[in-house]
Amino acid sequence: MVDRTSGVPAFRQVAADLRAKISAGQYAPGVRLPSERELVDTYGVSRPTVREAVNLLRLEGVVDVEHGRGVFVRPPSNIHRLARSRLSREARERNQGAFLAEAAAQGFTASSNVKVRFEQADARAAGYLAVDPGTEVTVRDRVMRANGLVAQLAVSRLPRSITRDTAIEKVDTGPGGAYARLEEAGHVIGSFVEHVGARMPTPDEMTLLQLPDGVPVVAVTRVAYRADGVPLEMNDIVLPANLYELSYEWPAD
Amino acid sequence: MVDRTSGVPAFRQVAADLRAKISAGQYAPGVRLPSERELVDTYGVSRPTVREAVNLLRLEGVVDVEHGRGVFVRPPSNIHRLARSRLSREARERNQGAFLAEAAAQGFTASSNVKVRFEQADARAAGYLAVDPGTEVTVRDRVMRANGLVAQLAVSRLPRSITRDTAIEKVDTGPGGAYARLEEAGHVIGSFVEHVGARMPTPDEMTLLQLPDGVPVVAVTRVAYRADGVPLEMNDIVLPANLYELSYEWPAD
DNA sequence: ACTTGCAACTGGTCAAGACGAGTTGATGTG
DNA sequence: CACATCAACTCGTCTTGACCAGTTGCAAGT
Repeated sequence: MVDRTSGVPAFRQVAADLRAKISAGQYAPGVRLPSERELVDTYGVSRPTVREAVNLLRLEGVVDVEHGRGVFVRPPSNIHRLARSRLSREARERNQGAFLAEAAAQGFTASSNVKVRFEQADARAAGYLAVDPGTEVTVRDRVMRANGLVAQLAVSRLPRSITRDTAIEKVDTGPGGAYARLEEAGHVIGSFVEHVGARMPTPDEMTLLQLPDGVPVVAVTRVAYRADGVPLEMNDIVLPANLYELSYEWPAD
Repeated sequence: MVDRTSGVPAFRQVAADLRAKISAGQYAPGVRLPSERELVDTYGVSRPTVREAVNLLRLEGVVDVEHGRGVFVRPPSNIHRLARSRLSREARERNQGAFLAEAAAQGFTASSNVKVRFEQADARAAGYLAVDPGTEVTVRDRVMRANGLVAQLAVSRLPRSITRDTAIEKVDTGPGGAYARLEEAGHVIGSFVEHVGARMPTPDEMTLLQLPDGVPVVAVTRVAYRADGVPLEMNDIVLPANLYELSYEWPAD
């Protein structure tokens, strides 16, 4: 039952009660909650109110709602760690690229769809690549799958002046991936910088990544620099936050 | 007007239309959208339907809803970059700690509230600190403010065996912060590891950090290791994702 | 000129009811 | 026994209607 005099909205009281029962283990992960109509009876509120409460929990990522089946406590998901070592030269030379390297290390099958196109750099890309806006850039748009499920999105941009006449402008960049082709062309990579943020997914990303409700994405912008400081590539990577965590290590100099 | 035959729910059509108009600049940042009751007329749907559409945009972080005033297009927020250099020895020796160092660099006034307590390590803490579960740990719970607003939460844990008889168990750790005290006690820091993820905030975090709707938090777990590999400290940091972005740089070895 | 207070706006909450659509299991039929 | 069907559940969507609670500006009073 809800307290009508407390000033706290009824749907929040219902949500708080359910949340408490879930975190107390009264509703275990995977278990079905009482149906909306049952909750209507137990709390003495209308169905829209119950639905609003359930919706809160859904957006918090606490429960999954399945049409025709019921509302289920979401089991905690396994988080994969992506380590910075995925970009060591050693790893780059061994195989086809960062994502496939990681996949092999974690023991799942990976595939990726690549589309290549050419664009004029917008302000943001121009800033990262240290070129004038409007400069032609090669864009590699990748959808990466692990065990068949879409796991990551990545959009990589390089000044076309660097990629011309290299396999980077092809869908298949060959052994070692794009970074290997860069180094063959005399652009030896000196350092990487990654900018890591998080945000809610766009509707497109939600469907592409098959994201459950209430799951943000980790947005990484990686920039590869030549030893002399010239930026070679920027890469916008989007990861589902419920599946991935990034790890960085550095000496305490 | 909405298309009743398309199969797409009315509230999604309304949301999509508003979203399109916002991103097209038809509704500029800071501008008030038509009121819910006006939208009812323009789209020919009921008010709950309009509200559900607006709610979608709110959760996507596209608009801010203010009771009694209206619905406003959320202006893009300035993102602060936190660079890994905030932990260089140089910076550590200059002042009172990582957060205050960053604040000074960016030119805003910072303050922080610290509470110190002692706990028994749970499984997670024990894992990171390489101690047995139940081992006594010193917990430093910090709320950090920038220009008066809560900007970060940080909970730091160290094995008590390391902090005993040091200022780390005091609220004020003195010049250079906790890391300086560690090094004075002979625990020279060898490396840092940061694990970066994202999730939706808990209700507590939402109020503490004054988070708008639809803004995730970046959750960082930083572990400081002694040169011989012994973990000295783990630090759980929570940042609002609409305000911060983390930057990491490393040589391409 | 200033203040008070009252509309008239804004969104916030809730009810009751209707119908659509997916899922499941029991039931009846071959 | 195997299978198709249907009924009874589940959540999804949407409407009409009501009242509460902040905010704001204007008008009446001081």
